[in-house]
Amino acid sequence: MESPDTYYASLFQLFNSIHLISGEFKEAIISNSEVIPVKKKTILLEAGNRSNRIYFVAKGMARVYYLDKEGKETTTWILVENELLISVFSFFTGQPSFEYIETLEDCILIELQREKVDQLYERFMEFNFIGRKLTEHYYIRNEIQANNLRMLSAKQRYEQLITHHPTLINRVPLGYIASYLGISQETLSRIRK
Amino acid sequence: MESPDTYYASLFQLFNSIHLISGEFKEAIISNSEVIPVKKKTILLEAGNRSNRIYFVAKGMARVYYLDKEGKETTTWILVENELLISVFSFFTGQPSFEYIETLEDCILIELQREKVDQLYERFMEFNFIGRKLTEHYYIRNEIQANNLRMLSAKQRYEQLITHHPTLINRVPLGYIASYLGISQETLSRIRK
DNA sequence: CTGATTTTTTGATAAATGTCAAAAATATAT
DNA sequence: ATATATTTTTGACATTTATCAAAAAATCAG
Repeated sequence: MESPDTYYASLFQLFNSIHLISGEFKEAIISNSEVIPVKKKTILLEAGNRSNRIYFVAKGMARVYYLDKEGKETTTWILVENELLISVFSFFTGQPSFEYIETLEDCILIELQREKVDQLYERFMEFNFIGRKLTEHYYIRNEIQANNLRMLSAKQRYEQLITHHPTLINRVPLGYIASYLGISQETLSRIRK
Repeated sequence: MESPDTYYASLFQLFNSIHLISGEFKEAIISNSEVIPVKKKTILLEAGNRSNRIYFVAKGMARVYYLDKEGKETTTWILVENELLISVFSFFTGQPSFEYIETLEDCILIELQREKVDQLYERFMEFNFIGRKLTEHYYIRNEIQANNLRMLSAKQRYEQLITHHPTLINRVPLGYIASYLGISQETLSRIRK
């Protein structure tokens, strides 16, 4: 494991690509967050609990999923390096989560508590801009996903995924990808030929 | 058509339910927006154009849709009274829209230009809070939609819709609802029995 | 390296949904 | 009110996708 600085550098690069950030802001981020290594298959959030943490994936990969009535898992997000990891519903509303968050690989995460995030929003105007843009970014991504589910066949959805996120296929168990695409694992397996 | 005050009252009520707003802010909204009556089936945004307007639906109903390669329409949003009408992708990114916005009934809309919205964000802190919350609200809604598309059968999705938006069914042509739910019109027609 | 576990593939079949074409019902404009 | 246009339903059939069970392949821990 490298120095925490390396991981913060990635986070700051993301922020910086949206809006120039000051040294003071960087300091504040560092002193209000934690770099945590997390083993593969760790559950970071259980359904039923309130999520008051947002994570930046500095290294590794994680997913968000939930269980339907029959107890079958549906994966709704798969996040890799330099992406934000969050249970959108619970973090935004403060209500108990219906989702789980689980690491898929050994990860290095930067963890921010909501309380601290809110303080940073108050102290640094530029952070509101960044926060808004990031929310919009993930919103758009989600909308594209919904549109694909509506409009594309299982095969086309898979093709979309391999063109836009080619690395995922070799890193993520097929069953997770299948449910993310809204298809059964068997069908996905057949599509791949 | 009633006095514009009536329509602004609805908008302010929405804002107020999120964060208390000042008289000064109300004045600023009024002087930076327009109340416009729009006839049914008016195209408010064409694919290819940049969208720099956001609408509040004070009366009536509208939809957002786009055309796939074969020219078939897919409706992605249906908005009614007291909801915001926007081409999320184009408005957020400033890029040309792939979507159309079209009224489904005679409407009264409150129109805000992006430029003015941004000015209001700068002048009124509380508006940032409201803007963020609204973005989060629609984000969550969109995520639920994506989850339903992944996890529920056509029939279940229809049932979800009638429990959560019972009024839509009698106001919207079935074909639009069908594509919103990601099913063919014929299948939806059969489900209804 | 090897046995145990997990993941992926395959086969057979059923169920869900789509497509095309046309008829029926409904809404709309004059 | 009537003709016209639009929307919804129906039928027959094709296609896609799900499901269940089991085999094959890959991965992991000791």
